[in-house]
Amino acid sequence: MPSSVLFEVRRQAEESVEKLVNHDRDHKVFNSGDSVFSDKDKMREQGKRKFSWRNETDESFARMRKIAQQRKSLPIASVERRVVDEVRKNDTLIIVGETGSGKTTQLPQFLFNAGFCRDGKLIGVTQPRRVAAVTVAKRVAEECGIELGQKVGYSIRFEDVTSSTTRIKYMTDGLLLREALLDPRLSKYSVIIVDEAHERTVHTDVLLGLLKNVQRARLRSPTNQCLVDSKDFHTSKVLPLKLVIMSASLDARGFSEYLGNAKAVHVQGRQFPVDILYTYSPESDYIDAALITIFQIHLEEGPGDILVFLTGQEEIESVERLVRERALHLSEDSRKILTVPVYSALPSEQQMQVFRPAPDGFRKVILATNIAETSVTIPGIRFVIDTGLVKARSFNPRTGMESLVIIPISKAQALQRSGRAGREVPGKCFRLYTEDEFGKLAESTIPEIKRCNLSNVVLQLKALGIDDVIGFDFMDKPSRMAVVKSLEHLYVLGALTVEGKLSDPVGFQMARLPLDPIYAKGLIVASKLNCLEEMLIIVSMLSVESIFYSPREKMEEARAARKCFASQEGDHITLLNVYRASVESLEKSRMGNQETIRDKTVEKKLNKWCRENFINSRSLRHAREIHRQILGHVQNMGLNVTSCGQDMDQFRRCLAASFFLNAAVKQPDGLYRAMASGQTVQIHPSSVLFGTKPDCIIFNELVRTNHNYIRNISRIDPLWLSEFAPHYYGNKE
DNA sequence: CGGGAGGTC
Repeated sequence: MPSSVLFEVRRQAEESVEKLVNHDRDHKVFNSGDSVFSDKDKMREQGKRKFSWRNETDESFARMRKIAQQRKSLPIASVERRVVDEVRKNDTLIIVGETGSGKTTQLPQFLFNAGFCRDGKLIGVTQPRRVAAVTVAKRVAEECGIELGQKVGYSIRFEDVTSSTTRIKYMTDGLLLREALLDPRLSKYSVIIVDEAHERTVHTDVLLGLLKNVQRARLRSPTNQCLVDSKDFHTSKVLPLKLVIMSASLDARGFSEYLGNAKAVHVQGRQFPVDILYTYSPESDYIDAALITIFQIHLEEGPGDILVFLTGQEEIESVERLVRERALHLSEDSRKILTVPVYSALPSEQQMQVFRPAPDGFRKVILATNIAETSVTIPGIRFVIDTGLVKARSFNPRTGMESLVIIPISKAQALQRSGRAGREVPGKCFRLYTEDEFGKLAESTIPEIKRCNLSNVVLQLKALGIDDVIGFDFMDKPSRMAVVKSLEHLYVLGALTVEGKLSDPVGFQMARLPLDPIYAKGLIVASKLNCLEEMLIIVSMLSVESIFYSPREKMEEARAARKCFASQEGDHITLLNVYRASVESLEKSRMGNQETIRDKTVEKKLNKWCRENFINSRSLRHAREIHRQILGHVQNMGLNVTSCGQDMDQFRRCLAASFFLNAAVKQPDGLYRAMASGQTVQIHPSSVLFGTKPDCIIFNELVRTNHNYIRNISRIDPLWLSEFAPHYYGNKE
């Protein structure tokens, strides 16, 4: 076994890309400071804050000046005029902006100041993640010296901080897609900026195709609306839609070709240099190589924290143990090493540990999944150890089977990972693979749309009036088989007619519900079988990450806690019990006073209840939010929210009627056969039915790990299948 | 006997 890993050094190559050179640097083009103060003036005119005004202004004046200075120093500030000109001249523009260029916060302000919000039109900026939409909006509102929700606001699921005065609106890309269902021409927007387009999330990809269509439609008929009132004419006329695609990747060609050879400009970033180190020879055991490298850095390099990219929770836990063990062999002085794990399933309090600086003299070693690649930015990182691997979801459209496999990352991902070392100071990235191996990596990650279940996407496109889904102009087309399978799936669920049109009312109702189509259908079925109240809870609980929290060191306690909720009938009723128990505990803690759900002390009590019962409080909170939102939807649709009371057989009949596509029957060998695909599957160990062998079950998840597992399972009577889905299972009796 | 990361009017 090697005692050290040898690395060769490469300076990160500077790619040759057309750059937006700054010719304006000597000119005073920067004028957004004016707008900052004019907002202040307005506030004064309106006579707001009469008494505290003076004091506050002194403070905020200094802060404003500091903000204005920071803004001026951003790389994009020096090219404001040129970027704005390019947006004026081109209906579609691609901006390749490196990390730290300031594109996300500045461009919308530039465009606002240049008059792109005339006639009350909005600039929409989409982000793949909620936190990004919120934090960027907050920052921009502060830069403008206004209250969030006024000129600058954000809108994400469950949270809309905008008003009629909002002109710059940050939002998640998924939310804009939902908006398009209500207003297919997105007529209130003059500009839409799609940020982080290089991440190529499903939502981004669908949105890009949609925006192309909207742009064309708006050009064809700028004012095709029938207007009675001439006053409305000016406020609702539809102008061409300006589209700005912002990407961090250096390869803008793909976007440009897709968007009709759109012009691409490059805006410099502000990152510290990162030395790239490759191993001299391939490492067969990346865990061991990572361990050795951690200690090599710890003993040989200067101060600075280490970020290690690993593939999953289990791996992180074992590396954590190994680092602690090996640290014991170090001299007392060099033992000062602190490991901190980060992965999404970790409770948020523990996730927060990564942001805490290490105690004096300690070096922090962060062991992270891909969460640290984009979602969580950790300060203080100077060294990155990149295993070159990632656990990725893959989906087999033929069988409907999802699986998680460890695969090599792409070059773009390797670049993104190494960049995590150069945010505050020059850094180093230790790649646990050779330069030759790096050369063989794919240029970029396969877009998610090519490796996921498309049922939802297809339903959304149909609802947007796009009938030819197979011919839809995706930047990267998913396989024909994947689309056809989704069309079939939606047809069997009753969302589509034989002609492939959205069915009325079922298809329309399903498309309106922000849920997996099979869950949306479940609600409609349940409303007819008098257990919509129960089904609402179940689809909310099934829509979130695992509700149960079972840390390795307290596995027995967690198991005991779960037993309190367990139903012999299966996981669905177990989830129902958990939800209802949580509501009961909430009501108890609220008893006697008029506190609202949002009250902090009630929230704390719920968290305490979660801790005691080994429930993931983040997941439960999420489920409660979904429940509230979907309840609103089904009420608006006029569905009856009735309960089956104690009649759990009725509820299981409803589960069978809803999820008949996911039925499985026991084989003589004790394994199960999934009836739709004929695959052999087994009950996942996390199911309450694990160890029992009911003859017939329905399930909600099909995942391949070491085995083909099914999860979230309930026992059903096989006769119910032919009763509720005769068209699928036939009348066997 | 086991869970990459996002996200939805």
